[in-house]
Amino acid sequence: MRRGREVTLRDVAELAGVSSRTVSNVVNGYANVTERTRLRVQQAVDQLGYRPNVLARNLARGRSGQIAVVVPYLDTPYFSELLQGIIRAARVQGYNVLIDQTDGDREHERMLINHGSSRLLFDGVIFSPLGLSQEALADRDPALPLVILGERVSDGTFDHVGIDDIAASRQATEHLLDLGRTRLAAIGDQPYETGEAAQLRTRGFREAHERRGLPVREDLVIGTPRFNRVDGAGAMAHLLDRDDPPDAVFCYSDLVALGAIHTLVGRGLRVPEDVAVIGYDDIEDGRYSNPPVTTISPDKEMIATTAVERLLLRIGSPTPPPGLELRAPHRLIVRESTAGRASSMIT
Amino acid sequence: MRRGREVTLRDVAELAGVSSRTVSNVVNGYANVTERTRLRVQQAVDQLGYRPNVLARNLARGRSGQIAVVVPYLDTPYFSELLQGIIRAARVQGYNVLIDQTDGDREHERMLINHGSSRLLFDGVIFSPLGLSQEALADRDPALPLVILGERVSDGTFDHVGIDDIAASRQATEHLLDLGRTRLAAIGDQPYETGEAAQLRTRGFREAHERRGLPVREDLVIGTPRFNRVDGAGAMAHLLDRDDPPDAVFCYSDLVALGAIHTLVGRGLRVPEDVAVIGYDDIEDGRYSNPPVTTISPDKEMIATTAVERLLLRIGSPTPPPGLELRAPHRLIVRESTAGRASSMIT
DNA sequence: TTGAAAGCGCTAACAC
DNA sequence: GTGTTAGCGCTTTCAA
Repeated sequence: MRRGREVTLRDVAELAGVSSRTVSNVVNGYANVTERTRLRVQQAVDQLGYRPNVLARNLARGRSGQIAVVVPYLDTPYFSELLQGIIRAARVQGYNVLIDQTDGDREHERMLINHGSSRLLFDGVIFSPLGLSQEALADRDPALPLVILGERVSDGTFDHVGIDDIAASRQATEHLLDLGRTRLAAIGDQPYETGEAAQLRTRGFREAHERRGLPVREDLVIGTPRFNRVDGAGAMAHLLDRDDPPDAVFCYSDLVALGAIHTLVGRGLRVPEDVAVIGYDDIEDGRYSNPPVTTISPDKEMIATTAVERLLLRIGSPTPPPGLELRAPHRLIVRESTAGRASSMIT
Repeated sequence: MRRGREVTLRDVAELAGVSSRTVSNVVNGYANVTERTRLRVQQAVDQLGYRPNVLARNLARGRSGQIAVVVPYLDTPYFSELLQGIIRAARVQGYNVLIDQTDGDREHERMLINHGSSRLLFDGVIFSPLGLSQEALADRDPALPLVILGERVSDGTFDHVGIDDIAASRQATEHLLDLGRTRLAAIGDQPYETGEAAQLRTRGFREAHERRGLPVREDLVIGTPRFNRVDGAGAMAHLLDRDDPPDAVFCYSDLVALGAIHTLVGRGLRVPEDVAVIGYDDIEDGRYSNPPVTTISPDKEMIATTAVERLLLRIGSPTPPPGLELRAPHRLIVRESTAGRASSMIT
């Protein structure tokens, strides 16, 4: 991609009659430069239309000026909404964002985090792991600045940004209970190693029951491999085939909720009259579905900016700062899927 | 980001007892290297755990190994679905993908395409313009390899990948007409400079009417600023307030259709009995909505791979290849929003 | 087939 | 403050 000959730092230096060192200083706003020379250099820069070569700069600096964001699925609305915020926040700081999708592939996730093949392509990574175990996380390249999104717990070597999933899930469940529902189902449990996110929600679900002194209907806690529409639709169908179907469902994502509602309506049941449905994530889809979905809304903007902020801090630090647990706020947004028509409101 | 000392090409050369040139040849699979030296070098590489420094390589080669993909909105399902395909296709070719979101901002789009500030950050760009005029496109940095997605027409200096929007829209409209509907509305027209995408759809809508010798109900052709749910919901409400509301609606995106359906159901109307609704894009949401949305399905995988393929070809060519018009296939997928329950099928 | 060496364009010690 | 200069790690021309 050499188009013609690019204007280099040296060209500018020559024209301005100074050394390249000085030009570099001016361009980067470094050090002390006399106002007069600064001006002369600036003039030369403008005249020549000089633009620094990012590649060369990065090579010399030993950094790439890019951060990677790794998510399991790009087309999951929750992630794409989050990504927007991250890109914005990073750009403000002069960083570019490389986006990667793992499809939840364990091997791919491990590779990324070991920083192997793409060494120096990014200076740090914001990671939303899916298939990655806590151990794999632990024996990663320790020099790679890392911020984890979602439900992992920090081991002190990275930052973790998320909401309080247990509290949020408890709150969602209590909302259902407050409606007078008695047969609550939960869709989305993942009772295995990599299902920590799901397990926290299940725990909140249980805690809500405990607080009310109510038993959890264990047979109504349904597992799903992913948190998407298909899974939600399937699980709901499964639930409806029981003798004693639920009158309310806590779905571990809005997509799951959308899938569940799809099945309910398809079977001629009314939401929320026959079955109340609550979701999680507050994605845009849920606001315009029929009926609109009651949900737990994490503060995505806050999650995005916090993650970027912490990562850049990590990248900039010669000695790694301690790994923090950072909690973004969330709130319950009540819509028609639990409250019925005309009673939409925000709590 | 200097962590310890990295293994360099020279280290390998030293250990293998050859020059760095030879190591480079082996690593890149270049030129003729004796099987014996190749083996010796490979051994040294493995032993030292050498990994090439991408930054240095790119600087020397004068390219970045990255392509940029620019879309108006990341959280639009159509784009995020497309992006997945692009990322995959690029990775296969050893390219990384930089994603940028313009929010449809004209200035931002122009800046990107002029390649100014980010020179050498990416070697080419796949661009889905929104606010950019044909002229702005024309006076861009001519050296920047470019592939345009969507509805622009190539002026011969870039490639354009898309589906035949007129034909697709005509087909969608004819489907509605075939259902025996007589009062067809269209939601999504954008009768101004940057609304070329929308205008093609409107044209297809008209052509379908013409072919049947039917008049277009001009008052039922509604404009919307964007192609999203809110717009669809609003436009639909507007239509229903007419004296003579439509009995079928052609929506210029699935999101618009989802919004329209939301309004319809909210007003107690049945889809498709009272009003049939057809969308465009075939996003996943439309498959699990209530009712599932009949739609025009562009071959996204094909669009993605074609775009990447053409762009890399452009990047690799010393002399720019002629700008091509590339048409990906599309098909009509009939679901309940037009065909009614139980009559889902694919055409 | 392989080696020596000159860049790629910028940064940053080190010296003045 | 500013200049000199040695890299950053790799590619690649030119010779051998």
